Amino acid sequence: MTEQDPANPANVVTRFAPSPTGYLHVGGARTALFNWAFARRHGGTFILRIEDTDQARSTPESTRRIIDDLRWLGLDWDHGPDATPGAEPYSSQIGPAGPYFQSQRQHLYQEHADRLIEAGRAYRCFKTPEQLKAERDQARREKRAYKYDPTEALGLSDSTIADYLSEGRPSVLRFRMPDTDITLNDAVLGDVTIKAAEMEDFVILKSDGFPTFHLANVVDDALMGVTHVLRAQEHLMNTPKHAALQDALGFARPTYAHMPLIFNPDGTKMSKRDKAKAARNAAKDRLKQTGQDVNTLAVSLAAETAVEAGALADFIEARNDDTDTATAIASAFGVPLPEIDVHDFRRSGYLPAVLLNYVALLGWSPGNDIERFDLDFLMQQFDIERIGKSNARFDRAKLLAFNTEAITALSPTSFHKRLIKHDEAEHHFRHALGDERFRMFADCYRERTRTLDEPFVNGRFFVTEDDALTYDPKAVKKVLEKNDGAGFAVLKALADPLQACDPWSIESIEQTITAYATEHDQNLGKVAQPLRVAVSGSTVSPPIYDTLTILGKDATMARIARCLALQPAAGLAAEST
RNA sequence: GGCCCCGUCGUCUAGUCAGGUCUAGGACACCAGGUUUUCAUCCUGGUAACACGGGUUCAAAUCCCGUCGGGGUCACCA
Repeated sequence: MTEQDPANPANVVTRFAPSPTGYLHVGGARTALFNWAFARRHGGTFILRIEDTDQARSTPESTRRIIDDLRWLGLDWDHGPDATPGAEPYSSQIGPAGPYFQSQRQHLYQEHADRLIEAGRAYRCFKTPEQLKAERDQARREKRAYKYDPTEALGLSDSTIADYLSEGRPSVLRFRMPDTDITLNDAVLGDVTIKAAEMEDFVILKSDGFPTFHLANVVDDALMGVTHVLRAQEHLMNTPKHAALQDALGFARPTYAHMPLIFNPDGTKMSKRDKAKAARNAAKDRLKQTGQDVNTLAVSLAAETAVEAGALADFIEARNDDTDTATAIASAFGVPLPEIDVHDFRRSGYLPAVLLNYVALLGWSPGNDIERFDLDFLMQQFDIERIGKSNARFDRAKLLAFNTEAITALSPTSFHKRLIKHDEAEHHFRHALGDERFRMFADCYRERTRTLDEPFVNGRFFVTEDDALTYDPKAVKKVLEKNDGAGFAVLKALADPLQACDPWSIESIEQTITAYATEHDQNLGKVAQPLRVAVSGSTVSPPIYDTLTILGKDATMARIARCLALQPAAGLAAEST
């Protein structure tokens, strides 16, 4: 009866352990979600642990971003950095096994490393990265499989090691792998055996004294009582190392479940690189168009972004793939970047629940043809047994369809609230329109938008200055100029009646327009389209009555007048065709 | 290249563990038609898959072997 009682699994402990080196990736979001769902399903504990042992790449800013994204997604954790808005995550932490930042747990890793040394399972290695690299290159040239050879390091006498250490020679601590095969019992993949000959002694303490991922991960999982580890399949080959470490340290092995990977639609890996690539292409297109050189472009870009010219030039010439630089360039050029991180989807106007729903379907399915579900459902239904084994491609079209459906199902109030939030973060239309008109704006887009962002892109014309509105030439030609300027004629005829509308409301405008249409025996489309082009500059807008109402009488009349001025002289129009 | 994992419609998947109910179901995409003042919705219908080859069996998408294909991993990154 030493087995865990499945009826009383309150001891389930899972964790999400990101390294703070950027935004939260969608793949990370799925990992977090599954670990969260599994813990919740079993009434267990979900931990957020920050793996910031890479001094060079970890930043506090990334930590904040990740926490912010998790909160936006609606995933909460029981132990870890305090998620209360305004709390300082590094100093305010919750839970009995903290701190939850690996950078603050140095002594624990040191202790366990010492234990391994005492047990003869770890040893110092003074080979430099350069030496190691040379050996690997050599092996490659000889078409041999490279494997670290511990003979030299193991042969060092205690006194030699002491001498080297007192000289200040840099060294790492390596773990002595057992010479037996290791069989993993993966909850998704089943038994996987790795031969002893395939595994080498790996570094557990870097020369800067920080632990590697392997040591820190294993020590923390054990000390925090983690029982189940759901992680991406790219970690599969790390698992024998972790198992060996656990065995050597006398830790129980948690249950591992390795999840399939998520790829781009074209099968390439979904990575931050994709954003850099897209931004770089935009910059290169610009260079081609203008014939500028890189530095000139970098200087002019630096003027309108927060990034300095040198960094921009480096980025464009592919010397770095910095995401913030990519974002800056893309927004300067007005080109979209592929959504990769949770934050990207947030900016694109996806609902957090939809993103989670979609991402859960990548590698997991509840069966029974169920596809739409929420966190509550996952909390009750999620299980490891139904995690798939094969990699998935991320299909934005399907995500968009889910989002469209979810937005349409939102109550007007809920949609309005969310639109305000999105506006505040990204657009500031409400400031320009005022509360009442913004409310109408929200109402008329609710049933015709696929994301929270589209209204602002498609409805740009609502906030443009009347005389700054640009007209789509194709729309002008098709709707206004065609048939000897029939569209212009409609506008001209409608100007006075519209001017006479009082009050300026959907009802009065509708009455005016339908009256005109009936009188002239025209269908509504023939009347609405010229108006639409006149006030919006294009053939697309919300229903025309709503559009005019939100715009207001002054703007409507000004735009009609301005549009009429576009009309070529009657004779010219006839000749030009 | 070594080792490891995977392989059902274009994509995500149900079905595989306990072989027959699968002339393989759903969703997204796509195509056709319809509703609609534009757009976005919405409605109806349709195209479309068990990677290939052997074997086991009365019976295989389901079990076994091989081939091919895809992916992961081979760091003082996590």
